[in-house]
Amino acid sequence: MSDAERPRRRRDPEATRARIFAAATQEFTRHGYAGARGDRIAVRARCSERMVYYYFGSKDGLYREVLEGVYESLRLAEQSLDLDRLEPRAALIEFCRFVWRYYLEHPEFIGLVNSENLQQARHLRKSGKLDELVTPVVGMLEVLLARGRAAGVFRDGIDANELYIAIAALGYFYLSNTHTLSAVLGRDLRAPAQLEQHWRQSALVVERAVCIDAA
Amino acid sequence: MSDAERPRRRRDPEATRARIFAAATQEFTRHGYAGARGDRIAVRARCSERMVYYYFGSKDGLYREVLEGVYESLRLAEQSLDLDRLEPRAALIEFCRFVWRYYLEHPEFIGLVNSENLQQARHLRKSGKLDELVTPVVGMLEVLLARGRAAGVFRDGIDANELYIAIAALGYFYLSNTHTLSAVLGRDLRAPAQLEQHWRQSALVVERAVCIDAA
Amino acid sequence: MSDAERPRRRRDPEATRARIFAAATQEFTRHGYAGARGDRIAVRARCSERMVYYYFGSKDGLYREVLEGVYESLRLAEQSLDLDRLEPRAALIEFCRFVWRYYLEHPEFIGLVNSENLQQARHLRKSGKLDELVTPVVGMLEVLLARGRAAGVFRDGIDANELYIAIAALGYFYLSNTHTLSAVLGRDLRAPAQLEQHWRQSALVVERAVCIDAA
Amino acid sequence: MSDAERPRRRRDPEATRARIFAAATQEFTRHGYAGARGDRIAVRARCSERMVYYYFGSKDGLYREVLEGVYESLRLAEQSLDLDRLEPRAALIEFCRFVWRYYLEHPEFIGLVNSENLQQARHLRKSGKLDELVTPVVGMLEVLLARGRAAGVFRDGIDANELYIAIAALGYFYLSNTHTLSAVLGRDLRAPAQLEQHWRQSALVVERAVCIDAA
DNA sequence: TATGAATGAGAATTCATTCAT
DNA sequence: GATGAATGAATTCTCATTCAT
Repeated sequence: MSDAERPRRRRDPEATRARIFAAATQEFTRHGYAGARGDRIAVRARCSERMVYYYFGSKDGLYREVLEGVYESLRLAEQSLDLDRLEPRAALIEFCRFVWRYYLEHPEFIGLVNSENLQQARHLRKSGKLDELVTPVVGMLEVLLARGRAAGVFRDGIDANELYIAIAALGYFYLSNTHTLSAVLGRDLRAPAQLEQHWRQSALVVERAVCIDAA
Repeated sequence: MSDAERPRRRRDPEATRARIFAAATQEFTRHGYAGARGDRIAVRARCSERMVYYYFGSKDGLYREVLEGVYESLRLAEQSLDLDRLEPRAALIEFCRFVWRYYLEHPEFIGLVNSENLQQARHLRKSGKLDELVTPVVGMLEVLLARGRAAGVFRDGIDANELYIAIAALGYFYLSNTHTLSAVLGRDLRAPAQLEQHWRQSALVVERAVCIDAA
Repeated sequence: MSDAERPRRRRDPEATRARIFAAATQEFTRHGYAGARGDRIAVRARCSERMVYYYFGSKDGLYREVLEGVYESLRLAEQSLDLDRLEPRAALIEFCRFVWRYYLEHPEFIGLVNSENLQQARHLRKSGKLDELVTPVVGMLEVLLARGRAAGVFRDGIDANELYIAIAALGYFYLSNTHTLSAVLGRDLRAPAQLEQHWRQSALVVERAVCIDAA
Repeated sequence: MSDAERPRRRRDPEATRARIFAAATQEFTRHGYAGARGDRIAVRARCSERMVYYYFGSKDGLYREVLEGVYESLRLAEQSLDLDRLEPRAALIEFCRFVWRYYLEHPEFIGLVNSENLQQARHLRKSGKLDELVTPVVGMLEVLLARGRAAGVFRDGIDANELYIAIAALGYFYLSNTHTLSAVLGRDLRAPAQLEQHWRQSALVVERAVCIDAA
């Protein structure tokens, strides 16, 4: 039964908690840690500000849970990736598409990671779940690179970490900096045509970086 | 005589203003707009908090000036770029190096642009100087791309905007997200060797994307 | 049980709000809008300054409520006036007495209206309750004037608005300007004998203005 | 030579002082003592805020001078009144007209007196010039009343102080409370027709109060 | 489970005023 | 005579959080 279908019970702690969590995610995404306001979260969660503290203890605690949440979601999504069923080049493109799509569809990830970096990853480092958050994709990429190399399609000497960073960078930077870039470049980077173009170009850049004979 | 050496006069408005400006740049870089504190700025500028308002009117006004400042500095640096004296491939690499170095040496640029994007470029859009900030480098890249194409070194169909975004992305993302990436990847991305490696890899990615026969 | 006798409960929001309201009324009466101080209000209301904002949002909001309050109180008092049961001349005098007494016993009305006029009725005009505040007494006076005319006691051609203004003026001016008048005239206008004399003279002035054969 | 004709000298202390004085008068009129702002005075006087202190020492000092100024001006105007040349009834009307006109043409008097009463005449009482400010008009009215009584035109038992207060009240209240009255009565009391009507009615009220056979 | 009341510490900003030239 | 620089003490208002029920 989806959230929408479930009859709204008068007292439904789980639902309240979830609403607060969702509201907080939005709030932290849009305003960062310091700019986030408890009252706005409460309003959006249709509850009293008091409840926020009841369920999450403190702004810090709430932020940490939200932050861990977005990383967990990413990891979950990453785990569902199955690159092995595709031949190397296709798998590489598939991976790029996955990253791009994920960022595009999860502005809360971008917002929170931005906020976190503004604070030198203060909260992330304090998180007890740090080790659970270490991304599995680098491992996947290593396997993929080996496969591609063996098949004679991928170049030698490509570092999985670096490749991951490059792929992430091309998508993340574009989406995270849309606002300033749009202002500075004088065009609307969120226009569908622009998004499409960027995705294509990025994929091409990665392909050329990795594959021996790319278009 | 440098700022530090100059005997501190009691009344030196320019110096006071400059100290406040510098302190504010640091503060906004580290904490973003919402997280920045007026008293910290005053302490670092060795003046009373009151002076901040005397010279800049408001937190908003100060932030805007600082923001405009970092864009102006970037533009100034960009204008000193002279790609025409180099042959295309070298010029391309030179451009990459410039971007990378600039970001590396100007954490305040990264911090402020991050902060600004967290707020949907709220302040940037309000800035009267927006048009002065439009970057000249896309134009430079266009010229360079034409040159390279004519010389048979660069591929066809490379968009200058996209190329600029790609180059910026590879540097900016790495540096802006060092903190979270270090945590998630489990290595210290600020280590000199890592920085060096990333710079090399990025340059290679760009070269392969642009040049017909890249290593 | 009166307010003073009631055991002071720790949590009694209505009482807290009422104390703040009363304290604010006093403060605005004595110092006007600009001169009023939040901390003094808090002290007098025996609560923290914070509570003022908790209940009224802002100095402006508090002032507006207080202002609306004094007009509401006046209107309430006015509505309890029953001039119809008296013959015209007596009713006229009764009305004069009512106005005089009201002003005399409600320095907060005088103070706030003064403050408001100093600010060109800035707040009053912004009040959403403006139409509720339109005074009913002009209507009462119209009825009374018609009755008196019909009875052959009152003169023709007396405008109810003007009559109201005259009656109000004679009382308001005296009380609102006691301080400067006392200084300028060199006598204490608040002395009971002076108050009594003024009331008598004012009533006489009004009677002579309205009645065909006045003493 | 008028202010406008006089060539604006670079250094003209008298002129500067006068500009500040005029600006302050306006500022205190519109905002009262507490609401007045030094910077606004400086802007209007086309000088630096510093000059205000140079010439007048403090906000208090400036206010006191301005306050004394408006009383002095009134006294000066009052002294130019010559009621003796007119027959009693005409002189009475002339006096009423004078008061009404003065208030109408000198909003700064009304504003400052209002402000002063809001503060319980704090500054007026401190003024060393208080005795110089005692109004001469009560004396004039006494003479006039005697004349009128002797001529059989005026009633017996009219107190000069009370008469003065009544005349002042009818004009002052109307003008000082225009803003709130306009709001509460739902008409624009500053409209020329309204002003004219009020002046006529007021004069009539006074005439009826004083003269044995009034219209 | 839920909530309204209450709060202290601190944030931004303002204001009258003085310092140094 | 004139001025820009500087300031301390308020003043309004906000924020995260706890109390009492």
